[in-house]
Amino acid sequence: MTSTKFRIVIIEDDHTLRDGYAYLINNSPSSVVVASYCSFDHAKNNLSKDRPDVILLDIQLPGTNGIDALPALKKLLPDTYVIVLTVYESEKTILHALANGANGYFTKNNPFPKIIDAIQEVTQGGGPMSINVARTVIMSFQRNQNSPLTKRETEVLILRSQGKDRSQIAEELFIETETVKTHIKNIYSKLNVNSRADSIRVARENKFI
Amino acid sequence: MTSTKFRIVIIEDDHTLRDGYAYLINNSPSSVVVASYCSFDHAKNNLSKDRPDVILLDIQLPGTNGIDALPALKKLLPDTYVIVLTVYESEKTILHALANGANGYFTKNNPFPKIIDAIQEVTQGGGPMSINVARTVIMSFQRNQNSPLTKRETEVLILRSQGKDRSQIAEELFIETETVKTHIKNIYSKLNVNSRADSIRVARENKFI
DNA sequence: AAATAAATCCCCCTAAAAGGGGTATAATTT
DNA sequence: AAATTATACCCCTTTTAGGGGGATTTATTT
Repeated sequence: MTSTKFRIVIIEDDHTLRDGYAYLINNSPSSVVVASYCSFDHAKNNLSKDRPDVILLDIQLPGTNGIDALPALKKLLPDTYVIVLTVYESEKTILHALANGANGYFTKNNPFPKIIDAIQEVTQGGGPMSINVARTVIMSFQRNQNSPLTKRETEVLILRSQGKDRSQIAEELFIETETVKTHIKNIYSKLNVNSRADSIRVARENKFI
Repeated sequence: MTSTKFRIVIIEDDHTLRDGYAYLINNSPSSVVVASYCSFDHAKNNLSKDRPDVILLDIQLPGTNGIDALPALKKLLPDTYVIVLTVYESEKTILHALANGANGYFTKNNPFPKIIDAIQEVTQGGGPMSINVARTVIMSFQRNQNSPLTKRETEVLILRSQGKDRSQIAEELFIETETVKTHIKNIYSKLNVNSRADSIRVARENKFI
């Protein structure tokens, strides 16, 4: 009979980690490592014939890094799930990876055997994440409680960040365009900026909006 | 000696579920239910004396719903973790809850005993989520692959969504402002809109940006 | 009761931006 | 060969943005 094991490809430049994951996966009943590569550049020409169900991808790779490899992987193998395995846990890296198509994200300090569960989970359409990643992701949705902006100013700036102009904002908030203007002036003063783009940037960077 | 168990409050209008969770929690070694309420409106005046470490919150509640209760809860008890427990798994509801300060999010079809792990996890600063929620959250970061916009148009629209004007965009992309204008015209035409705000709205709704 | 903060509204001004209409060329990709 | 993409320019009018100024009302807090 044909094996129904999940086909796994590992792209990771650290030999020890690569062998560790491979050992674990090959000793699990549900998965088998069909190939390992030390960089995306080495992997890309073989992936089509490897036909992986799941790719374990490191971020810090020689040549093309994992973040940049993701869109290419997704284009090459649209139905393959990609789980990122990395030491990076900065919000920027995590969100970037997810935006680029990562289906799961684990930091390497995560208990090793969890990767087996993660493979199961991702093939069932889940989005496996380690605890600290989940925290980062959740925190990325949350606003800063110490915003200098008032409730109304925050509302105005959010509408502004949706590309709306003064009159559209005025209409939506049932106030005059002149009032909107005043709010904007106060926002600029509080954020120490003097343009729409800067106000949105500063507010986003600080999660005021 | 003083108990070090985590103090849990349940806000849930379904008696059966409430009792089920309470039973599980009270039989775990690490947590104890200090109070249960059938609505946020009933809960709010008692929460200060309940001093919960974790609140399990339903979304569909009589009176103030869970989404709206979240900011109020966070204001009242800034150091209390809130785990949302609900049948709602629409992207909108989930992201709304997270934006409003939820520290975890579980749908009720999740294995019941997982809530004990979730309480542990959230108190350790994690962001526990059920599989389908994690999937939704991860998907919320991902772009639609079927965008009608070209790469360049997408770039332009993203910069636009950052509040940048034509000249700022031109500078950033090393092209002329007139070229930016052409891209914008083509974007409008493809998205069938004729304003900045509408183009950003449509593109976001469809995850083109 | 007084002070502060927040939200509302109005005036002036100028430069820039937005949006709609065209057209055109070089490079890619199909 | 044909289509797509990215680039750039022209015309035009209306609107917006940002900087100045000042004022009123309503909450909230002290």
